Amino acid sequence: MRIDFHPSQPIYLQIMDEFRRQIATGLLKPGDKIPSQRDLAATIKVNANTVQRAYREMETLGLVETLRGQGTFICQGRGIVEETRNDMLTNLVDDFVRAMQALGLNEETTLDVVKKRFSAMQTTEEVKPK
Amino acid sequence: MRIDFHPSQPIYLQIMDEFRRQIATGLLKPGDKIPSQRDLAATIKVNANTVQRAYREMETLGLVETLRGQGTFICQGRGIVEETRNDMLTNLVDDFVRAMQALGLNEETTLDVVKKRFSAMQTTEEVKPK
Amino acid sequence: MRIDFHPSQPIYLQIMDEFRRQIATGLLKPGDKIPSQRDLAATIKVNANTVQRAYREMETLGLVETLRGQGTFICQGRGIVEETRNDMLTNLVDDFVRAMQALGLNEETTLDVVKKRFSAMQTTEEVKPK
Amino acid sequence: MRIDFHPSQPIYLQIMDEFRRQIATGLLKPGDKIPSQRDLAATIKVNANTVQRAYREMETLGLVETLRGQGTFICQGRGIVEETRNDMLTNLVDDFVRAMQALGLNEETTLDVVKKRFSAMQTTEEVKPK
DNA sequence: GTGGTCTAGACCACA
DNA sequence: GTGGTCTAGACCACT
Repeated sequence: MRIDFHPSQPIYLQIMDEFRRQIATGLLKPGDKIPSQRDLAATIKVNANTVQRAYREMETLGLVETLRGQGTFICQGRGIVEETRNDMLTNLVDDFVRAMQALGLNEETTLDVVKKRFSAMQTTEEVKPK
Repeated sequence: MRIDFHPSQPIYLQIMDEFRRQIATGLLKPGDKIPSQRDLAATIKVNANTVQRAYREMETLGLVETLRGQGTFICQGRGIVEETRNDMLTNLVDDFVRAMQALGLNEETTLDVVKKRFSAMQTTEEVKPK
Repeated sequence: MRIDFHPSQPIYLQIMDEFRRQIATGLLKPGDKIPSQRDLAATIKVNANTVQRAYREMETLGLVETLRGQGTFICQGRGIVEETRNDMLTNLVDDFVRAMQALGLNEETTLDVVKKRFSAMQTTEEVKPK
Repeated sequence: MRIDFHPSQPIYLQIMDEFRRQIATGLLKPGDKIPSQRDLAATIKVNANTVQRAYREMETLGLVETLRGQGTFICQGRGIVEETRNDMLTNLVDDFVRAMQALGLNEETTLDVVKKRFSAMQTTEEVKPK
């Protein structure tokens, strides 16, 4: 997990997003144990409290379940994976389409620029400035 | 202008974005006068200092120009419109494509969901979730 | 507000409960501003982070609303007061009745002991040990 | 015995409470043998250490007696049953009445809601929320 | 001055 | 070893 320490987005949200992504893509399955708060804190070089906050919020969201003294686990609820995936997708696409429309782009031109970007980013993979 | 007071995005940035959008789409043209800080603060129910900060930053960016006693105006610089537009576009599309790839979507499926969203949002205009 | 530092119940939950009680009894009304996190922390001699956690959780519960730089306010939703009151009541009475039944008491005897306790506690008001 | 793994109340206390309840209601009588630590741990799917702690604390309280190689037994002391029963009752009723008063309910209304809950719960027995 | 985030470190309860 | 709570204090963003 890579953390951006120039926090346009708070660290604990970045952690949550990373887990949501892994759940959405099937890297993490219901029932899986996720790293202990301390382990994760150590490996991504972040304070343990920051990790705890991320875990706590994921628990209130019903994404994970915490068992005292045993660890934290992805919730068993059947639809978790699809739900998370759809949630993320809908939000992202929604925001994007809204923004494009606000800029006055219609469907056709939007699809165009997306295509161009896709081609452009295949070569330029690991750039990611800022 | 609608302001979201649950600031995932700071208010002064929301204000700036709104002007950038209006510039990019041609609603505001170089030379146009924008509302006085007090007026705007009053109409969108926001602290005058917040508006002032937005205007100040836009001035630093060279987007607007403030003339003592006369008001604030969109700068005359030739490329302002296109530049702003391209800036916004590139950022948006970039972020979007990156996010889609992180979720494991390829170009084809991405274009697909975008198309679907476009259709879906034509009817549901005024949805404005959080 | 009195805080019990022998924490059978965590401090942040005690704080939440106190606010819920004040909302339920009408001492706090929708729209009311509650003390700033720092003020409250100072007056009840507790760390500011502890207060913040209580406020944050109350926000996710929809009890209060936090406006950046302005303060924290009781939510406007109409039913908040009744809802909170009913929530607390139902939980308390529920747990109590269940416990009484588990101990083998029927309705009559339960009502009896409650009556006795009420009489007994009128005189002994502010005792509240541990 | 049903165990709640979302530990508002520690498991070992839940175990103790269950035994206290059974003693108070006469399901367990002085001299009765209670399950071996291993058996209980296995049947309620809990770590053996947790059961051990519960038994240890009950021994400290003088509720049970452990005989090396023979098992654990309810103590013979005369008043054990009544004492335990009264302890639990007083605590429960005390807390309840205090909470009701804190919510602004007087004796009459309190008795009322208790009556209602009793009627309501006769039908809905196996409700076991959180 | 208000809330938001983060760190460092302590101590506890639990399994 | 695991999570839970709390403290002290720092710095930032916003109004």
